[in-house]
Amino acid sequence: MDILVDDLTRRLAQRIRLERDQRGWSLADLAKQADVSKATISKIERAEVSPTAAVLVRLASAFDLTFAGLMLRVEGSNERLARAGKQPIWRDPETGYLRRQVFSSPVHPVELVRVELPPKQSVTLPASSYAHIRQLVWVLSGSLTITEGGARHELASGDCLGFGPPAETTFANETNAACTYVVALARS
Amino acid sequence: MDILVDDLTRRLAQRIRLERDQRGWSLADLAKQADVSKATISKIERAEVSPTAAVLVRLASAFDLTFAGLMLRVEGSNERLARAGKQPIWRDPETGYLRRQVFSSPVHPVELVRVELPPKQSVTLPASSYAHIRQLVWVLSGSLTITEGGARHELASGDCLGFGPPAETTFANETNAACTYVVALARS
DNA sequence: TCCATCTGTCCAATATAATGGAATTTTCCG
DNA sequence: CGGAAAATTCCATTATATTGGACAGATGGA
Repeated sequence: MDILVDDLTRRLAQRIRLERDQRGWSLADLAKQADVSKATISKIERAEVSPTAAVLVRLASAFDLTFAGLMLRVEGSNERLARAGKQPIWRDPETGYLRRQVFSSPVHPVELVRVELPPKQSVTLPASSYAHIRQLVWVLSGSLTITEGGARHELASGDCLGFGPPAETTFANETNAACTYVVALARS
Repeated sequence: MDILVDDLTRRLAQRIRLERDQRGWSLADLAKQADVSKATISKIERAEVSPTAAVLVRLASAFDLTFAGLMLRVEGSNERLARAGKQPIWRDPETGYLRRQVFSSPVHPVELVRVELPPKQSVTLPASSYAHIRQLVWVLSGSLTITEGGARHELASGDCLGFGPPAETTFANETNAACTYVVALARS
């Protein structure tokens, strides 16, 4: 049994179903939005196939998400208690950007992420990553510059910013010390 | 021509090739690491196929990435800013319980609160406090015992618990050191 | 220069994904 | 409770992904 693939297939099934239900869409509704057949979506939601990237990007687009945004939601957990030692960590080798998925669950609307951004580094996320979510960013240490759409914000340690409607957003650490911040978001 | 899919296929091709080259791997090397055939990887890198999720998760794993992490590389946020110095703080004189309202806004559904619970102290909130909200609790330091309805949870530093339906909840610090935790909540 | 090895692409076969429409199940309303 | 409508699943077919091994070209060392 290939646990890596089976786990992914199951999580994808749950997430596609959850996103569809949250929008009050039928299979036919989503099929039309995504230009993918009802039968395919039904098989995906019942974990009967491993869909191609072409199908997934269309589904993500229908949900107003990027492919990466969809997969970030897929890779959360159903458990209510997320132990520190089991929280997924991802590091970008190029920038040193370190991201800890503190809590994410398809059955809970709140999500928490802890990020460490090294000196002089930045990350940019497209507006589509923010569709149907509302987000806060709280700086634990260091300084963070957030450019959201046209608005620029300088956040010092302890400051917290609430985001508005979806817009392309850049997080930049323009100082010589690492910046640590928390992202709290709610899915609508 | 489906631009969304074509663009994704081309970006995937470039990224898989780049990640492989950066590691100095041949097609055979990556095929072995990922348990995917050389021919498949060759076709992916030449944008000749749209790979399945099963294949992509194996490739991501071979590169020591999550699927979402891989896709992030393939692809590229009212007073809305709450300054640390202006965040309301409330201390209970009897228990020493210290609560900082990091972020709260009528026009933003997410709320963040930082709590410091002294040793051997506890707070109990009725179920009605949780109506129409969904909440997470993330322990920054110390240990926290949460009794939610009939369920009891022991949280160590770094652990995070997602709450279920409204129930009377007790937060208790049964240790001899202060406990600091963050509450993230979303209003529905 | 030649040969062995490595690397990437091609090929035919197999496995699986995706589909349109039919069939079945579920839901809702009178 | 029954029937209509909506939603989901099934089916047979087509399209495409994946594969092991063959093949062609590149590379490096004797």
